[in-house]
Amino acid sequence: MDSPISERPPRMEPAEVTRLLVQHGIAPTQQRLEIASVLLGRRQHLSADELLALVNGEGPVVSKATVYNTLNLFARNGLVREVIVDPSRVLYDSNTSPHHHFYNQSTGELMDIEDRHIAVGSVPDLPEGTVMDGVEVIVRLRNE
Amino acid sequence: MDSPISERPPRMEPAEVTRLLVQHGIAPTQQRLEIASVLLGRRQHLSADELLALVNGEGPVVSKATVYNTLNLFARNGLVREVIVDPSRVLYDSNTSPHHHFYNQSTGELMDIEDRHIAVGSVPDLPEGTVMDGVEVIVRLRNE
DNA sequence: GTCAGTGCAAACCCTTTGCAGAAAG
DNA sequence: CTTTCTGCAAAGGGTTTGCACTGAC
Repeated sequence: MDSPISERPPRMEPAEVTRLLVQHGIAPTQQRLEIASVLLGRRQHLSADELLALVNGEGPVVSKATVYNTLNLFARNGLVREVIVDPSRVLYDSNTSPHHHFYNQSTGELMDIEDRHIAVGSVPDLPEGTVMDGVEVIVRLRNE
Repeated sequence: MDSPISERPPRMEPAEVTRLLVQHGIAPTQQRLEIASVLLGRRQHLSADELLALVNGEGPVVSKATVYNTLNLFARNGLVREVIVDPSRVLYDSNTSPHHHFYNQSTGELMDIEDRHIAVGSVPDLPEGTVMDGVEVIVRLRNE
C-alpha cells in the first residue's frame, strides 16, 4: 500500500455531489454527502474501512454501519462500482465509466486499465433469461 | 443453485489423482487424495463448504480446517483455480485451462466460457517489476 | 524419533442486522 | 407527526490460526 490515507483527502464540491446523488435517486443526507465527496474526490479504489478512516479523519462524522450501508446503496444505484478481486475486502471504485483493472496480488494494489487499451471481442450468447450486467477484465499480477 | 450435492459425487480415479498431486509438488496424503478426487471428479465450481459436505457425505473423512488448508495449497500450486466473484465465498474451479466465466448474480451460478469464445485483445504493458499471473474475464449477469 | 499433516475449537475480520434515537420536512 | 436515516453494539459467516495429536518414513 502507498496511499497517504491519513492526510486530508481531496473532496468533490458539495454542489456537484448533491447533484450526483439526486441524479442517482439518492436522498442527499449529511453523511451521504460526506462519504460521496471523499470517495468521488478523485479516481481511487477504497475499501469501506479505508473510506471510514478518511471521512472521520478529523473527528467522528459517520459510523461504520452507515459507511457500509451507504456504499451498498451507492453501488446499487450505480454511483460507484464494486470491485471484487480480493475475498478479504470489497473495493469501491469512484470511476464508473467502462474500464478494467490490473490487480497486483503481491501488494493488493488495484490499477485502472482504460477501456480502449484492452479489447474484449465477442461475448457468447447469454444463458436464457439473463441480461448482462457488465464485463470485467482483471489482469492479475504479482511482483517479480 | 441446482447441483445435487447430497448425492455421491463422481471421483477421479486414485492413480490419476496421485499423479496430479505429485506433478504439482504436493505430497499425496489420504485427505488430499479425497479432496482432490472429488473436486477434480468433474468440471465444477465448489466452495470450501460445499466440498467439505461432498467429501464427508458418507461419514467424516476430513475436517473443515484441512479442507481450507488443502484448497489453499492446491490453488497455490496450480492444481485448481480460485475464482473470486462473490465476496461471501471463494469458489474453486477444477478446470485450470484458460477460460472465463459468466457469473449470474441473481443465482450465484458460475458458468464457464471457453477461451476461444471470448477474445481479449492486447493487454497494455505491465507496471514495472510485475509479471502477469493470469487474465480473467467475468461477464456478470442477472435474471431478467 | 522426527517432521509434516491433520483435527478441533477458538480467534479473526469484514460485513450485516436489530433496534432505539435523531433528523428532516 | 411521520418517515427515513443513523449509530451502536451484537450477531453472522467464511476463513485462518494455535496447538496437541497422529502417522509416515
